[in-house]
Amino acid sequence: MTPQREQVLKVFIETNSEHLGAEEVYRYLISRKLNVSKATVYRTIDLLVELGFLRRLQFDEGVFRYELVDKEEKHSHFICTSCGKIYELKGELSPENVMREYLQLMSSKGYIIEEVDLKFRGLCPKCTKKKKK
Amino acid sequence: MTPQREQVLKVFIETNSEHLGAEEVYRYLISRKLNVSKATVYRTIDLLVELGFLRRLQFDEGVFRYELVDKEEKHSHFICTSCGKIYELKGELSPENVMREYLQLMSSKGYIIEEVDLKFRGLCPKCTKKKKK
DNA sequence: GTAGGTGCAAACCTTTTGCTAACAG
DNA sequence: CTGTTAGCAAAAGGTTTGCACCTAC
Repeated sequence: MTPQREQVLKVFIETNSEHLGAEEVYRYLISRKLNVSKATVYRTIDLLVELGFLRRLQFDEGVFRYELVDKEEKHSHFICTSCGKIYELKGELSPENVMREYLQLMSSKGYIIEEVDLKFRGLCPKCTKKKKK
Repeated sequence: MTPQREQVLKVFIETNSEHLGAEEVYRYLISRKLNVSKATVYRTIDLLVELGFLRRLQFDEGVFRYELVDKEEKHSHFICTSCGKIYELKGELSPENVMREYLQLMSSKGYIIEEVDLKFRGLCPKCTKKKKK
């Protein structure tokens, strides 16, 4: 662990793991007068993904985004098509329970599932209310 | 509809909609001595997406892939981490049934779901068998 | 002194854009 | 003649790489 690597990891903690892209992390650090090179940010993020601190995501843009790996809770994402906010669906809204029996069917067919990746797109509660008015 | 546009659409039909990227479509056409420019391929694909003939996908690479829109069946994808093949989960294996009650919960919370995007990653039946040996 | 990490710039790959020429109605 | 489309090459993003330099043990 070097100062630069700590800085990069810190960004995700400070921003509450807001699904930042590498470029955004870089700009965030520069704007705080923390000198890092872009290359280091990219290399560090790759490293953090390999070490299991970060998870790589994609939301149908041309960018890779990253979030802190939350050891306890797997979650799915909901992307609002109106405001663009990305919600994390955890707890009550977690689809994992519902999926359990489905995953059993899959494995009985010979699929071994290592990773489930679920995304919803649509209107979030806030934007739904706005639209109703 | 111009000759070039037909050609592009044909590629997806001929290849059984094998989740090609734009670059691959271009190379496919060139290799068959069908002269198109890259720009036209990209523009045509965008057009076909807008017109609802193609669906844009991403599988956590740096590329956009496309598949023919199958009007009857929505489906999810299974990506084998061993052989790389992308399976389409339809019919019995479709997770849509299982998800129905979940989607109701979501809408009772005020989310309006326009699009469900589900991907699994793991070992497909073939590779599972190989590994067992 | 050796291994690993950094910074810079250049390269890279996929995708988009500007512009001119060709074409169709 | 007018609007649309194609081709080319250049530009634009995001990401990766090569290499020299620096640092820490």
